[in-house]
Amino acid sequence: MRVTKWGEYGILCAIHLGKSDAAAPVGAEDIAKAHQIPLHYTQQILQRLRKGGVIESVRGPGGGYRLARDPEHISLKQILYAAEGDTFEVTCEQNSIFPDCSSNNRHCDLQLVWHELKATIDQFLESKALSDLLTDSSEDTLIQLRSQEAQS
Amino acid sequence: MRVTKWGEYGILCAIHLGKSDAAAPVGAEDIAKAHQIPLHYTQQILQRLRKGGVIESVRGPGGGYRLARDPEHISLKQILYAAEGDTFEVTCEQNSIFPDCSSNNRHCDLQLVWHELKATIDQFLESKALSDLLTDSSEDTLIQLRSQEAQS
DNA sequence: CCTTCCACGACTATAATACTCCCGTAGCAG
DNA sequence: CTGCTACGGGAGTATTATAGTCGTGGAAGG
Repeated sequence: MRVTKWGEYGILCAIHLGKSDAAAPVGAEDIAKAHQIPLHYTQQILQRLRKGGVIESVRGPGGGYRLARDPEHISLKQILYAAEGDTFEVTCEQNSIFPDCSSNNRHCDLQLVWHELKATIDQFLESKALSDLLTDSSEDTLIQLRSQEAQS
Repeated sequence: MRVTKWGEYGILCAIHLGKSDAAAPVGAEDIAKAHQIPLHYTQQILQRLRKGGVIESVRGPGGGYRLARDPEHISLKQILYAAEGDTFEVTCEQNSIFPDCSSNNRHCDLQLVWHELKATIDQFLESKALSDLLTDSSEDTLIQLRSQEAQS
């Protein structure tokens, strides 16, 4: 279980735009160079974000991309949906111990858990706004989380 | 972002063992047939679960697998760790907007978010015991979750 | 000693991800 | 109206992880 580059790059691009002057659009090349992402790949990611309504584009000389709205009103979930297509995919639709799960419309135990997990993930991603990522992160929080992981 | 077959099959196998008589070991073939999983593949999954300490094996005729302990004391997290190797992998270790993130030991903003997400996921998976999956699931809960997803 | 069934590793196929290349088109400047 | 800049978008390739296969060996019981 992991986030793909699409999602990761998508958030990086959004952060970059969030840190830039909102008035002046930023070119794809600038973003690509700053984050070491291949230019053409960056453009594809930016397209996805644009189609997802997270950012908007300005064509012609001096053009580029800017955020569609304030960073406070852009959640990580929206970015990941735009970049990856979804946040968490439930794959259990046809594989189940219970034969009746796939054949007719009843649901199996696994589906319930996966949907609960998806809801948990979505809730977290929705609670995080892009603006939360624009300030420098707290070292302490990270160290604390790391030690929790080490224990388990 | 999704759970792989390793994890899914792993949980299915664990559920199967949990529903069986704890005294008599269950053969790999029985589990494979019941869940429509290829036999050899099932054996691999069961190996992982055994090495992860979730189940134990009995060799020879009449042998098979059984849970290593009560279903109440086996969390989904333990099963997924055994079957998949991890629950959520943070991929951001070397990709960051901040050049100093990878070169020296400072952390970038994305790492913090991913670790928070991982902590959220792990917390959920830890709170779910195998025994929770042995009873028939509540339809209402699932339908409720579904409608939440549809809205967002 | 022979059958059963787990142990283990090497191997192949498929699909998703990650990345590249190329051509088109909107907009601005001279 | 011509030419440059920078987005728009699709086709194609490479790499990797997942998913599934095959074959041999070894422990335990009858």
